[in-house]
Amino acid sequence: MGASKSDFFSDEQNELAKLFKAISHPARIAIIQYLLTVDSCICGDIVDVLPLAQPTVSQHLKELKNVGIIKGTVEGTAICYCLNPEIMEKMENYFGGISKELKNKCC
Amino acid sequence: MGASKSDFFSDEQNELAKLFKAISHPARIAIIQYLLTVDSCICGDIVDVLPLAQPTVSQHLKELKNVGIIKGTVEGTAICYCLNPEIMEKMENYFGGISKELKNKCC
DNA sequence: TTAATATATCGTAATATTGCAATATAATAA
DNA sequence: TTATTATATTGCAATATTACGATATATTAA
Repeated sequence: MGASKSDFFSDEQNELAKLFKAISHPARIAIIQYLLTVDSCICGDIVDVLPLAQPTVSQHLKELKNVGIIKGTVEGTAICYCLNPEIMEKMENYFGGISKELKNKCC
Repeated sequence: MGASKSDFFSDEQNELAKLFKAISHPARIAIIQYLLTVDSCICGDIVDVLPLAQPTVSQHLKELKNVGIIKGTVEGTAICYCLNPEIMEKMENYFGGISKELKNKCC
């Protein structure tokens, strides 16, 4: 096999899993981090910041774009990428209060 | 290839990526969800709740255990699993404020 | 001890991911 | 037009993940 049996899980469970899968790679964490450090959308130079070849970075950006974590707009020859606050909030909300709730519970 | 070039990324980036990878599967989201709904640590029956065979569930539990998301203690013939609040908090903290910060920024 | 129960590990097949060289595309500049 | 620059896509090899049957281990019960 190798394919996860997503049919048997809820839409919510599959959606969350997809979002977390998108950020389950150090290069993609680094991309998000970089987009956070620069004050606005940034074009180009993401490739220069990462220790990966251009096609690989392009692929990682595509993965992030696919799940909506980043948005890209054409800006001349370059493409301007930035984070999508709504999706980041969705992941943030998943954790909202979980750890606090757990501390009053067990273990 | 297929192996991510983790040497070139920071410990923090690799650590976060590992944590998110651990929850990047619907079955593992479901396991966490189940551990949250029951009021205390629960032994056994996780297998009954999931649409997967016992060895597969055992493997998923192992992944979660490996990164510290769940802890398991032997309780007779069964093993009692529960969530680890500290690790959940670590992931929660990663998102802490990100979406809010982004809304005052761009896009 | 032996049987029953719960969980883990092994082995293996199917599929997915990662990475990059080569190449393609798209936009501007000359 | 042609050249340049920036990004995307293709094709492929290496590796990782997912899933499960078969089997092993470990604990309690009889």
